Amino acid sequence: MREYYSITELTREFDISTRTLRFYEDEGLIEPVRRGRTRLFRPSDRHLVRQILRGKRLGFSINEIREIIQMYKAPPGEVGQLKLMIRRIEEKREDLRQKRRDLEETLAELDHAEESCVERLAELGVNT
Amino acid sequence: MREYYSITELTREFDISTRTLRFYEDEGLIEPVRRGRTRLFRPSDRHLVRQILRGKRLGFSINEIREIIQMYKAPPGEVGQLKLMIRRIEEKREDLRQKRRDLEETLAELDHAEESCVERLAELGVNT
DNA sequence: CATCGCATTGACGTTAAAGTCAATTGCTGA
DNA sequence: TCAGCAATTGACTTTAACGTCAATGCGATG
Repeated sequence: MREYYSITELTREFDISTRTLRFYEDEGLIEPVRRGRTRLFRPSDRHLVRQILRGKRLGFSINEIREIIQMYKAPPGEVGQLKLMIRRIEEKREDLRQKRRDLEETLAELDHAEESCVERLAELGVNT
Repeated sequence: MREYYSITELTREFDISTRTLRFYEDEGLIEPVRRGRTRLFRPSDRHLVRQILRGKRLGFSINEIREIIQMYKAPPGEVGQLKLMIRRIEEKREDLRQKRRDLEETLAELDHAEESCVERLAELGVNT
């Protein structure tokens, strides 16, 4: 495991711009260390970027992604906070289960659409 | 099955604004008929709204949703168009399969996070 | 030492997806 | 007939998530 990644390494690996990484830093999603003014990204930052992009693909906003990332971190020490956290996690999971239903329905409809196309193609293939 | 729905009926059912429905109409996603100037939404429009919102929950843009809706419609008549359509459908399905992987990973991590919280809570519950 | 090229910073611009607001319009019931 | 209320229209505004650009730093290299 490498110790540090440069900003351009990450932009290439994930196909995002430096602006995007700076934006995520401003938003407090990642916290690269500095050598002088230059950002050095640790493996943990790289992993966070992975998680951010995964969240984006699922249609989560930056704020939602921030919340989710909080959940991955060490659990809070206080009982009230713990209970709150558990409730929030459960909410997000329900959110994800809804997305899963949406996803399966969409996939099923696309399956059906493709079948129709293939059938139509077979008809044409036979007739011409 | 009702013949028509008013705009406010749909805004209430789906918890969206009239502005949103007008926007979807401008974007060519739905095509309510008119009685005078008043929009009348048919069951097919209502179903389209369902599909639009499902797409939104999955993080698709309006343009992507427009493409997906096209796929649900009757297959084109021409062979080249049919093959193109099949290819596009396959692309969207791959897109959705990626989302599914992302989703399962996220769910797994949230499961783990919740477990950590529950464990920590058990510790505190025992110790105090 | 000068310059080359990657990095940073700050400011302003852009795009998608609506929100908001004001000025009508048109039906409906008293 | 008229007041009231839902709908429409057009214009302008907003927000998130970056893009773009110009000015500047700075470390290595010839």
